[in-house]
Amino acid sequence: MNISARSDTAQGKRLLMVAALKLAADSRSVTSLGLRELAREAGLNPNTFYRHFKNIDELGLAIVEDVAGQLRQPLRALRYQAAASVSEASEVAPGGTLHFERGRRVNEETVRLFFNFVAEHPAAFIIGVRELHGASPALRQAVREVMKGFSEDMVEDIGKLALLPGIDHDTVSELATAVTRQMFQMSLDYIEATSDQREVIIDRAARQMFMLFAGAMALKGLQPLQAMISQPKIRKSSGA
Amino acid sequence: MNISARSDTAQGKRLLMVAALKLAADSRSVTSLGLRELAREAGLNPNTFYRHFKNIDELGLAIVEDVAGQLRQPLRALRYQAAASVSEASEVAPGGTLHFERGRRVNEETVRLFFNFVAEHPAAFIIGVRELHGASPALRQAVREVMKGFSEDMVEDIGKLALLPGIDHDTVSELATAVTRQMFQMSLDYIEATSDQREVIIDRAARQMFMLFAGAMALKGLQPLQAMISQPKIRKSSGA
DNA sequence: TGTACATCAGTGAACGCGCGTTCACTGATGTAC
DNA sequence: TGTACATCAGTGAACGCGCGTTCACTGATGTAC
Repeated sequence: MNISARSDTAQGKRLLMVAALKLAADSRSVTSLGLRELAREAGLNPNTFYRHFKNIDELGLAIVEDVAGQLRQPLRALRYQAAASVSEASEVAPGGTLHFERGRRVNEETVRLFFNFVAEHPAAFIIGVRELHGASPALRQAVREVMKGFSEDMVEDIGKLALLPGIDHDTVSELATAVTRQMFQMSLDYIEATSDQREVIIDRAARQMFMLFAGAMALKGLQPLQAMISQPKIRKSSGA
Repeated sequence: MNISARSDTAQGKRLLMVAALKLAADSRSVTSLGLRELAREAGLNPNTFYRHFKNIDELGLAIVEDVAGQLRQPLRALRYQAAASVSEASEVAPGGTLHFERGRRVNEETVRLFFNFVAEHPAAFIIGVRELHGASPALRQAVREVMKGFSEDMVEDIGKLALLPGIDHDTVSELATAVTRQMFQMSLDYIEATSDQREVIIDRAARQMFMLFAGAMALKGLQPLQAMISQPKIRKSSGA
């Protein structure tokens, strides 16, 4: 019953997962990878594959879980980092537009940090987006769950950081789902882009997110945007 | 030089494309389809494939072009249809909120018609979204071009129908790109959904699009949303 | 501490199969004169 | 109108190859007593 007593590393398994990540990110979809192709890339006997996985789908699921585990916390950390850096800097802002300006800057900073993070983990995002609509139903489902998790994290953080005050929970959820999708799509644009283009992408992404949030605020009971800009207190505000 | 004199149909080619569309929509990606698999589905000799295509990528490109050609005009027609149906119905609306209400209803109606259209051409949308981030660079590029075309159509129609008055052209382009992407993503949700879920998806999609548009209007020079709601005339309005 | 046994990642050879691709051929249709 | 020729979609047999999968084996590590 003592599973991990013998070896903590499970080297071959890791090698196969790394090989799959590399090959899939380069061009192929995970499901279309050959078992021998993987073994070759990993420097192992084709047969070794069966010591760790029943089939390619199982490998794919292991990768998705592994990558998701590596991304989830760092992605949350980005938002707190962005909020913190903006809070410090926004002391100079004039009183009336603070709320509005803070939201704008947290948003932009989060987007920027997100894309930096993407550039450091390209393979993870490439595979994620590709398998989200890929050939394997099992992988599709798994990636969907992961993105749902990211989205729920975002909802929680938006609440804690009071980024969308007065917006009801369902709407925030909806926005988070849309933003998560859009950001994942854009992550591929960013990966492929040259550094000049990357600045444009960051800019566009930030503006789009902000438009969406601004639209949500503006449409909240058809209350004019003016309220969001000048009034720190908003009805139905759910605290800090 | 008279290419089409002999036969207008090119039956075998069509059969292969239809077979590929069916197989790819069912589960696989186009690039991973086998040439013999296609021939089997099409009821042809494997060899016949070479009479029409050099390789699977070429087949894929032919399909993308064909499907894009079939979708482009109908998609534009949807918007005009939506605008027309709303114009008739909105005679009852009170004067002040007409502009705002008209936008909301054109938007919702367009979304609804779009999803109806999706349900009638599921394979086209499944393949489009899948290949957009798929394994083949050539196909990716082709699908991207198609979506860019759809997006440009949308920009033109938004102008002609005066759906986003006072918003500058670049911003409209950006919005159209984002909306096109988002709608294509959601088209897959819609295809998979039961008819109960479909109503929810239409609702959400319409709300999201509208939030984005409302946000764009609201942020236009930080002019409060009030202007959009109550004033039919807006500065820099570019006419009917 | 020593010995006998169990577990398990990894190996290497072998299998049968479906694949992409090539070749030579057919038969229908269009073209030249 | 008739005849000879060119074009071209489709056929059927054959090829060599890489694939997934199985089998029997090895050697290292952990466990029982």
